[in-house]
Parts: sequence; structure tokens; C-alpha cells
Amino acid sequence: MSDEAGASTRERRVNPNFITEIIDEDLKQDRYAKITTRSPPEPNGYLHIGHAKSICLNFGLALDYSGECNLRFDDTNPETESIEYVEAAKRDVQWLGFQWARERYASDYFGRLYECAEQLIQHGKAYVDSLSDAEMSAHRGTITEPGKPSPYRDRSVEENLDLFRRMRAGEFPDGAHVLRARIDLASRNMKLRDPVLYRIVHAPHYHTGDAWCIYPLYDFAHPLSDAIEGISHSICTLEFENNRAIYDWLLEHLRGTCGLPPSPRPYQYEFARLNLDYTVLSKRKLIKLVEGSHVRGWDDPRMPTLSGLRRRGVTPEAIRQFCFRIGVAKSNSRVDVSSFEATVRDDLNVRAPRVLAVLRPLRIVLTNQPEGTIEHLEAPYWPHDVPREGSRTLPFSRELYIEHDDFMEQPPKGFHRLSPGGRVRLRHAYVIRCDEVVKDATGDVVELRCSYDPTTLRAQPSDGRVKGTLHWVSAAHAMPAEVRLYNHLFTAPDPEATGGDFAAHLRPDSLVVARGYVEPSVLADPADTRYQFERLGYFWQDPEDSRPDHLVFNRIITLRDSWAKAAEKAASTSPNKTDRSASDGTA
RNA sequence: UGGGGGAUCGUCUAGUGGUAGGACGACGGGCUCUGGACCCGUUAGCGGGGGUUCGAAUCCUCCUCCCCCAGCCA
Repeated sequence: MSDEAGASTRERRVNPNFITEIIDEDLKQDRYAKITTRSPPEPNGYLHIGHAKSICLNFGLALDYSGECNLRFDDTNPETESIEYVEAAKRDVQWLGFQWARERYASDYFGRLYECAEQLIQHGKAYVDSLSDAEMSAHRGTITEPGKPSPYRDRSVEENLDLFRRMRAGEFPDGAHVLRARIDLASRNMKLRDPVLYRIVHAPHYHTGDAWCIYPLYDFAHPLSDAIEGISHSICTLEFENNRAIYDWLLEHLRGTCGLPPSPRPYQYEFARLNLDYTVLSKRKLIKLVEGSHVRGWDDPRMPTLSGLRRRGVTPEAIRQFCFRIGVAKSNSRVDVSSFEATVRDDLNVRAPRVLAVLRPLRIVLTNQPEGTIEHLEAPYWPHDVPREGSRTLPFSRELYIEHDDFMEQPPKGFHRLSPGGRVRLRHAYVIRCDEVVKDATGDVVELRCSYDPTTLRAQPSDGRVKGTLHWVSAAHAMPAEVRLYNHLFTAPDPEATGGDFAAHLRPDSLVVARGYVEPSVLADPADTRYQFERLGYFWQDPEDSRPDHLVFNRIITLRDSWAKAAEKAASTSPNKTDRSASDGTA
């Protein structure tokens, strides 16, 4: 296998895409000695699965090309940012499995950035404007009309310098003046109509304290920080495409000055951010979910945040694999949630031992099992197709619980489970027959009286095969557990599309709490073990709330359920067949 | 209306003048002490019209549709 200067063709972290093509070419042309990227974004919210796409890209590229990725926070807005978000982001990046070369903050460079600003003023490339917010907006023009120059646009270098220094010294209130680049008020690119570089904000910064009362804007800080750090490929999302013109303008005017290397200079590239079905991925909306108490916090397992997914039980490997699968391109896209779920299942299938748990218990009594007898049945943790070893024993006794849904008095065609007079296999145990249905005063089924066939352990009954296999637990031995069943947070695939309040699409039953039972063997396992509860899905103990004397399990993801799907389809198609033909006729 | 981007199976994504491929989904079948997993098969796409070429998703041209831009947010 030839391997040239580019990434190894084996075990890439990042699927080849338009950015890797650029890197391949840059390396081939010797434009950079090594590639250097940076991540993540502004510390004004928790990182989510969309950020994971960017993190996997930036860190993955560094790994694939033997380069480096810096952890850099563009912390230029002290009013919305906080150390809490910084710490959460660091935790999340590490959890995802990445190591940064350097930890950096735009605020590390405030001194240098200020120097750059003065440099621009000296060269007549920036000026202090004293228009109000509204006036400046009015002067900016529209997409079809050019902007008008501010009356302050032609202040002398001396006056600009004086004003700017006094801005820094704290002589003016918020909003009194700003520093703007002098570029082109008639530019077809609105971003180039003399963008604001610095504003006055009398607010302490979590990192620099009270040292500054003027703060650079992202457009100013971002390219210069990249240059200072020697970033080669500065990757961001599509909405910054127009901002690239400022990025280039600043670097072309400042490279080689104020300690910025003359070359090589960084370049910005933009890719499409991730959109995922049945959730929202914007910090503003995620904050609304938290502040509106629609969820229990940033780490609520229904949240698409990395802390939420972590608490839910999704592994970092699954998230990385998902980011690898979806790829990187420039067209706006929306990924099927089924794609994410399939990745999570693939990951868990080979790492989760199988155990038995019952979510909605229905008591069954084995009438031919003497009271007080307990059998210990050997049960492997892994199915035949997962090549791993290990087993535990299951206590088997006269009184058991099975899943309420696994019994029907009048079963539909194709129902392989239990019904009156019917037989079924108990997983890792015996075949039983339902002899009698016990109901309460309201007619609800409360107990089944069954008999078991002692000849059927690891064997089919002599008089024919039994099709269904049910999960079960021993009533006297099972551990009670609170089981939290999560569903999509929203009922609409794109909650933001319909306009109006996205919260109107919140799914009322996105969390359902069940009181069930888990086989006792789980108490001997590490608390962070991820299980498959057979026939139900993948689960693990909630890392915050679960205790040995009060087990709390989170459902990470259901199993695929082709029976439920078929049943749902049968229910929705057959009854309105007549309605449908009738309406066809009248239409 | 100006500028900047983008359009390939239902969804995401390869393809860079030479048989449109993969993943997810859907559908059908096999296997199974999980209606899981796995295996096999099927379905299904180049936004539209012209042109260049032996040959076009790819090059040219006209058009259509979608996204972004008028924060002292990022």
C-alpha cells in the first residue's frame, strides 16, 4: 500500500472528503510542514452531537495526518460565556477520546489582538466610529443598496488612536464607540461593509477578569488567533462563508506584523453542520429546553448534548463511528435518526452482556413446581454470534414474572407468545404451558397458572417445536428497579421547520418510568456495565441516581422490533381499507 | 432585486470524461432458545433544457429550487 504524504488508507478517522483533498494537495505542494487544526467553538453552551461532528473532524484530521489539534475557545463575549461551559467542553472532548496539543483561548491573545488593532489604525485601515447601534445599521445599506459612510469614517490616525486608547482605558460607556475596519461600504458582501472589530463591554471576563473593557469580535479574533497558533486549516460551518472575506482581509493586512508569522498563513474552510431528526441542535433552543424545565438539565438523557448522551449510556466509540459514517460535505443535510440509532446498536451489540429483566411484570405460578424449590440454571451472557465467553446462573422457582405484553387472551395471527392453553419457552429454562388465567374484579389479568415441562431444558419438547421464547425473572430473587424509557424528544422530524414555537412539538411521553425487576446477577457487576435486557433493548444504570438499594436503569436504545413494526402496520392498514376506497371514490 | 454557497436512491455519502457504488431505511426470504444479531435477495438516484464528445453525474450554457448574509452574537 502506498502511503505518500497523505493519510493512511487504513483506519482513517475521517472519511475522505473535500477538506482531505485540500490537505492532500497542500501537503503535496509543501505549503505546510504539518497540519494543525483547532476545536471547539465558543463556551456559551454545552457541546452536542453536532459539535461532535466538528470535533471528530478536527481531531480526526490531526490524527490521520500526524498533525496537531488545539483546543481553542473563542471566548470574546464575556456576557454569555462562562467557565462552566469551558469545563464541560473539556470533559466532553476527553470523553470522546481526543487529546489536544495545546489548550488555548482567544482571550490569551487579547494583548496581541489589541496591538493588531492599533497597527490597523496606524495604516488607516481601521477607525473609531461613534454612531449608535441603530444609526450604524441604517448606514449599512441593504443587500441591494450600498452603505453610506459614517461621519466619523475620516477621523485622523491620531484621533482614532487617541479614542481607541481611551476606549481601552475605560473612559466611555458601553456602546459609545466601536472600532471598525475600513474596507468597503459598497461591497456586495455585507460582511465587508466596515465590520466592527472591537466594542466596549464593561463586564468581567471569566478568564481575564477586569483587565479589559473592550473586547474583540469573533471576526477579528478568529483569524488572528489562528495565525498566532500556526493553524493550517481552520474549519468552521457554512454560515461563515461570507465571513471568510474578513478573515482573508485581516490576514493579508496583518501577516508579518505584530508577531504574526508572514507565512504560511491559515485558511478557512466551511462544511455543513449536522442536523438530526427528532431533536434540535442549536444552543439557543437547547438552553430553552433546560431553562423551561422541559428536560431535567443539560445532561438529561433525552438531550442531544454529549453530556446527555454520555449519561444515557451511549459510548464515545458509537458517536465517533456515527460521525465517520455521516461524512463531511458542503450541502445542507438532515440525517435520519435511524442512522444514529443503528450505530448505537451496532456498538452495543458486541459489548453488552445479555441479562433478563421484566418491565411490566405479570406473575406466573408453576403449579407443578413444588413450593420452596430453587433451581440454578446456567445462562451464557453472550449469544452464539458474539464471540465472547462468560455466564451466570439464574434462579428458577415456582413464582416468576414475565412481561405483561407477552401474554394475550386473544392473540392475533402470528403471535409467538403466551396465550391460554399455549406453550412458550422461558429463555435459558423450560417450556411452559398456560393452564389458567386469573383475573381481578375488574377483569384485568393478574396472574397465570402454568405448568412446566422438566424435559425441555436445552431440548425441544418431544411433541413438537415451540416457537416463542420469553424473558422472565424469579419473583423471589429479582431486584426491583426503576427503569427510565426514553423516546425522541420531539414528535416532528424537524421541530424547527414549522415556525412558531418548537416546544409545541415536544413529545409528552419522551420519558416513561417503569417499575420492573432485574435478575439478581447484575448486583455483582461494575455499576457502569452496559447490558442488553433480552428482547427489550440496551440499558445501564443511571450514573447519577442509581444505588444498590434503589436501582435505576436508563434505556440507551431499544432493540429493533420487527414484530411491533408488523403489528403496527397491520393495525394501520387493514381497518381503513374500506374508508380509503370510499374516499377514493368520492374524490 | 445584490453577493456568497449548494443540488446524486426515501436519508447521508462516494464518484474528478469510460459499467452510478456504500451505509441507513423499506420490502422479501433464510437461520435462530432474543420477533435481536447474522446471511441472502429486491427496491430505489445523477433538479430541468440545450450543447461539446465515440462516450457526460463529471466539461460548456441557460433555467429551476434550497441555504447563508443587512448583531456592537458566534
